[in-house]
Amino acid sequence: MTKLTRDFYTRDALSVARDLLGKRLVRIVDGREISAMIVETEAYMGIDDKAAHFYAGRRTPRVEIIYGKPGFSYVFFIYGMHHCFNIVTGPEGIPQAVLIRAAEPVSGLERMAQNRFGKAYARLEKKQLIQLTNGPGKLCAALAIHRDCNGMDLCGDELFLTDHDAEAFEVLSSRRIGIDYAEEAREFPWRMYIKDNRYVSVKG
DNA sequence: CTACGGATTTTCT
DNA sequence: GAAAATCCGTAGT
Repeated sequence: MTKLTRDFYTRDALSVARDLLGKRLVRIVDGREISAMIVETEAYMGIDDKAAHFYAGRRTPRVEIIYGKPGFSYVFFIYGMHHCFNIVTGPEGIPQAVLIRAAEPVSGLERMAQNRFGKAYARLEKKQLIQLTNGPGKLCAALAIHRDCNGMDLCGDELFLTDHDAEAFEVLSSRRIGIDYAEEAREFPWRMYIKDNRYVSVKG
């Protein structure tokens, strides 16, 4: 088990999105670990990407972190109630990021069940087991990733990623989700996911 | 199983 | 003032 270092994130978003599959996202809250294996990601590739918050070089306070060093977190609040967790990639000054869309629970299952549904893991319905972390807003809730996680260094100790020996898996790519306003960029196959994994939010 | 609409607040125009 | 990188419950097939 090794923590991913700055070098890992200092590459283009598409490469990082691909290589994040199978890695573990680890969150430490009150000294206790909650973790999940990443199974679905999306790359937001730069100022030419009409789906990106930093399209056309927009540089508002919200997206400022994305222009900084790679390996930091970008957490935004959306639709008045959900958070989405992203990882800043690419060299400093070049805005690129990877959205973490879905993951498979690994540890801290009790805490996840409480964070998502307010009840014990053993009492979850079958459906709810999958719904713990099968979407960007859901996994943020499960791992207690909120506004205060924005701008965190992922090479630190509260929120980070680790590499493990994983079973072999096949990677598929497809169009990104929820960006119908993005004209031609809607169709770019910049969503990466693990084939046949039950926690992937959208198949195909 | 799919389809649809409502929730709710930050962010930028 | 409008839109938003989502989720959930309800209704219909």
